Amino acid sequence: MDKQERAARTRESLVRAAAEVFAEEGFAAASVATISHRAGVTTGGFHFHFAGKAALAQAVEDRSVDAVRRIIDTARAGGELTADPLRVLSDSTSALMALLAEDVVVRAGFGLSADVSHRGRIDVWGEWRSWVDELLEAAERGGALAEGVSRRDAARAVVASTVGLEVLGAAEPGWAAPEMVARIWALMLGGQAPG
Amino acid sequence: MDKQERAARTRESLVRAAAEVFAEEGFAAASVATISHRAGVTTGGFHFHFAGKAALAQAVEDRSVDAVRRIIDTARAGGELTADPLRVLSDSTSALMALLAEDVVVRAGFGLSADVSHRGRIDVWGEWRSWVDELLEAAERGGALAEGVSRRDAARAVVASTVGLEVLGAAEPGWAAPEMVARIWALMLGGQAPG
Amino acid sequence: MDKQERAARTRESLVRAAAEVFAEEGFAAASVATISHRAGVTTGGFHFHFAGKAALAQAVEDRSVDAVRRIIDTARAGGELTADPLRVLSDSTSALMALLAEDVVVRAGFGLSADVSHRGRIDVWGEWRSWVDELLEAAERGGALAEGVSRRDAARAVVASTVGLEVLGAAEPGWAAPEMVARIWALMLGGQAPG
Amino acid sequence: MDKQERAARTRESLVRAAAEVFAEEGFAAASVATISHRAGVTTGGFHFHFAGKAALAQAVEDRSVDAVRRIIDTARAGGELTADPLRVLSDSTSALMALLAEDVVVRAGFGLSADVSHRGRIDVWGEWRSWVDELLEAAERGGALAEGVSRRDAARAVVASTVGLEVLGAAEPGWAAPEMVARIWALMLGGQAPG
DNA sequence: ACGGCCGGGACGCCCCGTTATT
DNA sequence: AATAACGGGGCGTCCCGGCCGT
Repeated sequence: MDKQERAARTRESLVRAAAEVFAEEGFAAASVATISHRAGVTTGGFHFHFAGKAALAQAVEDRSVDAVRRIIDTARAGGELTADPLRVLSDSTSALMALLAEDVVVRAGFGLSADVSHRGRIDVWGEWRSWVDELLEAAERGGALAEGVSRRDAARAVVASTVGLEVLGAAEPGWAAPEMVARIWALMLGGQAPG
Repeated sequence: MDKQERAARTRESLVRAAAEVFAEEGFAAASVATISHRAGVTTGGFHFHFAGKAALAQAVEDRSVDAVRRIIDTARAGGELTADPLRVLSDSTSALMALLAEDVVVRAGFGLSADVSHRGRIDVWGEWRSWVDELLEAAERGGALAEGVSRRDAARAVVASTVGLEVLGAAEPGWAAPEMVARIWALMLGGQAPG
Repeated sequence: MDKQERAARTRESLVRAAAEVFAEEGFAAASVATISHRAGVTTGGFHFHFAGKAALAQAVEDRSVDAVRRIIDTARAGGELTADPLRVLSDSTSALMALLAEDVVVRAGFGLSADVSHRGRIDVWGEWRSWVDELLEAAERGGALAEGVSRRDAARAVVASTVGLEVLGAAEPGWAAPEMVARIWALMLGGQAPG
Repeated sequence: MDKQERAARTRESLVRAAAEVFAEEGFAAASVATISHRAGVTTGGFHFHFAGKAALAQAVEDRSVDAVRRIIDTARAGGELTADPLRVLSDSTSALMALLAEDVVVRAGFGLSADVSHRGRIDVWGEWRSWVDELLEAAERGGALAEGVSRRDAARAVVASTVGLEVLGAAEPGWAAPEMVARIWALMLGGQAPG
């Protein structure tokens, strides 16, 4: 029991350290030595837990999709999905942005997903995109979309903006501030987005 | 004289090859061996023309800002800047997207500008952002912005979307298709964007 | 008691697995991870039984010399040693070859003994060589050697051939087939070697 | 011109150093660092000349087959091939043994060819074996073989002995001494082998 | 006693970006 | 501007020791 707990803690610090370094330098430039050192483990110890750098990145991405799914599930449980899909969109986007702001691991996962030097098994942004698609389809069905606004275009606009904010926020925090996102959404979806 | 012409051509193929590899793999993962080989030059030859990998990236970025400035200058020369700033914004965005689609060097320059594994002397996206700011300020002054729309928010939205489209387009071409961009702009700026 | 039996079995599978891997890849290239895995034990478990890789190799070699000594003892017990030493030589060589063909551990032991990447405490081939020397000395005393054949030369020829067959047989089984060996012996010892 | 000469010398010392280390420790245990150091080159320099450790081993083996072919060609040029094949066999074996004794590279090449931790593109021993086969076929046709001696058996005996001597000679020089080989051959081929 | 889990260092190989030399 | 070589890491992985469960 003790053993397992210690191992879990080691894994945890490894993932955390990896997220930090990936977020700061990108996948290719991040070195296993740097990550291991920051986690307080030798590279030998690192390799006991992960098969390699790619596996570590995978773990980071897995955490991110879990977080995204948790946001989605919470939103779905709220029950407003059919009643007011645009509000749900706005809320879950805010939740995502808040998560990106506070959790390095999630931030790194999304960064990895857009990093050309690394192709993961899982598409973190894809997960988010499906959710946005689903919400906007609901909005269209419910007549919540403005005149002449195609749901596909809206979905692309929302996703592209999110991606852009994440990328810009990586270099210059402040881009990804939640209230900024709210105002942008208001702009894009016709002003009915709440604070 | 001959010599100079040949040297210029070598530099040119080096920049082009570098742009391709940077676009495909990112700055850190791109190797000067790969780039040199693709340019038909040895790494020794490469170092005759550029001080190092960073200098090569710099050259790529320089080309990109030149391209952006050319777009801006053309737009300015059109004279519509005060009359219809939003139309100018839409037009120059389209021009940028078209350039991104057809010119690897420009695409790589923007990619580099958002690559955490490389900090350049020049901020390509920053150039673009200033231009958008300027246009939206003009629009605000001319009353072209919808009620309650802050020019800062609009600028951020526009820039973030552009960045997002570029990033997404790197992995999956189609995101950056011109007509798609046009429709997104229409959405964001209140429908008054022309085709 | 139970414990001890289990431990003996573990040791046994470790030695067997080691022999297989040593025979396939040689001492240096064989990894204790591979060996342990093949034996169904973790490397931690391995280290409980053996001090290190060298000790494991030693165990394999020890088994081999035991086998050789068993062959020698059997031959000695036959009583023909003085009567017909060349027949004894032929018989024990056949026995050795048969053992090499059927027992991985013995094969690995001899392989280890000729492996430059490993210097053991025991010289398996040396054991064999002494026996051959002894037999040929007896043959010389008994006048069984052909005219002008020095017993030393004959001994060297026999040992060298045996080594060669073992080495060649490692890559291409068939070299070490018993009947082939018999014919070679017939050639070398003047035709008086029996089938 | 100078450049190429220097490079050739570097390659040469690399091959020589590699041969020494391979002969002493075997392929798997030999480290590129050790080899490079002994050659007075950094590992970076090493990689300029060879793609990797395997390529280096290949170069060593290539030299060895060249040497073997040179021996064969010389023997063929002698013209005694049909007149007295067994004498040719004896002579070329002596030549091979002498070469093994004096040239580390050749010795290493043959060692590599029998090293289970390395599978080369070229079979050095195979080359030798073909030549022995050819000679003994000629001997059989010419009636030079003793009664009841199959050429195949004789060929195997010769090759196996050669291999054995080489292996034994690696650990304990003296096994491969030319005059010893001559006497062994005399034994095996019916006494007609000359000094 | 027996052995699994976790981790520590030390290299090994490869190769990368760069510098002299010609 | 090509050829030749240098150092410095990067990743993987290897061999091994402590500690904890059974």
